[in-house]
Amino acid sequence: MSHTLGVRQAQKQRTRQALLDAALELLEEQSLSSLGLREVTRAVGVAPTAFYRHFPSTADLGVALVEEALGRLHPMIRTTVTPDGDSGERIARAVELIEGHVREYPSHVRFIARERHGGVQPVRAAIQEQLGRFTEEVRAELAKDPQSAGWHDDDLLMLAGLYVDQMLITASQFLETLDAPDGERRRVAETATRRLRLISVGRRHWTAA
Amino acid sequence: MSHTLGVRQAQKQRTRQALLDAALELLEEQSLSSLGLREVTRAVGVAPTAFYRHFPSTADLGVALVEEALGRLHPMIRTTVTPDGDSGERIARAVELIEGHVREYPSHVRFIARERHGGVQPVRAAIQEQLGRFTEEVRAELAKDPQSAGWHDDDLLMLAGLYVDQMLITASQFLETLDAPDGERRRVAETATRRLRLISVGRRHWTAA
DNA sequence: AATTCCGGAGAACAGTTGTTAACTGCATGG
DNA sequence: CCATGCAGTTAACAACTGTTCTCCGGAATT
Repeated sequence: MSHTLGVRQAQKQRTRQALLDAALELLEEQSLSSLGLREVTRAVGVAPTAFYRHFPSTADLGVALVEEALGRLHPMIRTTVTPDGDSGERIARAVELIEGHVREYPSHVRFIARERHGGVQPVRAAIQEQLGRFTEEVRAELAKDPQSAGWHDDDLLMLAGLYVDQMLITASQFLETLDAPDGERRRVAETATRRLRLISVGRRHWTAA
Repeated sequence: MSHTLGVRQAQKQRTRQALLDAALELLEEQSLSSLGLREVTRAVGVAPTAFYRHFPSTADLGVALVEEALGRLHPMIRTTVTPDGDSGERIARAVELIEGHVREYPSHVRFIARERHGGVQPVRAAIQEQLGRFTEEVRAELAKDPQSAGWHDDDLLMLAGLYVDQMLITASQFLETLDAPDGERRRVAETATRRLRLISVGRRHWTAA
């Protein structure tokens, strides 16, 4: 079934990935709406017109980047919220996982944070869609937790959204500490942990009115 | 004391404001990092070179917009968190206030949400600074509340940050419902209310360990 | 009343942008 | 082995960008 794709398509996907990588790097210091197609091809070392063989416009390049940054993140999210261990352990695990992800894929995180409210509508929509899926998956995971007994589905969705937003905020705060002294990073981790803890307390004492 | 400034400076501030207004409108469909100086002057009906009489670059224009959007918002924030009435009333009041502000200054809200993580560093810094001031002011207000007895200052700051971030999230969600059916807007208000309520519950049962 | 100041206009610059068309060379499928 | 397909190239286009320098007219100052 895994049809090893020919020399031709392989090379195509290679330059496509090179375009994505170059764009992601250029986007560290600007927004997608100011990213020029020539700028990207120049960085890759390819003719401007070659761009069109892969993307109709830079907006579509952006949508592809959303897939790359968030598409394969769903399993990780799922296992993070899964009800293993006590509340404190789960929170610590989640914060560490976020910190690790930011350290490993900083430009992905930056791109998502930047373009979530950015100037390119299709990209905003793609991000919203992915985040919506995250929220739904978190809700489903929360529903499994015995702690959620008696909770309305609306409230579970509310809580899931709160978690997802908090995840993004934390990630973007870690991002800002990437080339800062270690103490800053510790402080962000500490504050994020306490935020989650407070939400956790609220959750425990929530009355499903 | 109110020295009515001469015809000259009055006219200058007029075109300056016109530049700000035009920029804000153009920024509804793009990011600051792609906003051209000529684009702005063209919209105002003024020569490109006139721009330099007011701002060294579009980045500085952006910083000025941050002041305009957030600078005069501090009193409002302060009174929102002030401990009057019971928790439910305060939450309802806050959500209504956010909704009203978004309806009145949608482009301000959009600009802040967009450029908070945008591609122009000085603007990001200006926004961060204003939000930091908000957080500190909220912390100070929370400290007055008898409910905060025994709270560490760190925890109060954590809670204040949580409120400020939640405020921004809610504002940006209202923004997306601006030209949507009324039901959507009601749903956003409802979810925001419940989020705040959950935080409120967490706050009430917080143990200042 | 004479002089300085200064917001804005005008023209020109080198460099950039997205998009088009027609091409070349090579992997692919018959 | 030959014909087709197609990723990438080359050249050219009109339009646009930020920035400089020189100038103008009228308010502000003396």
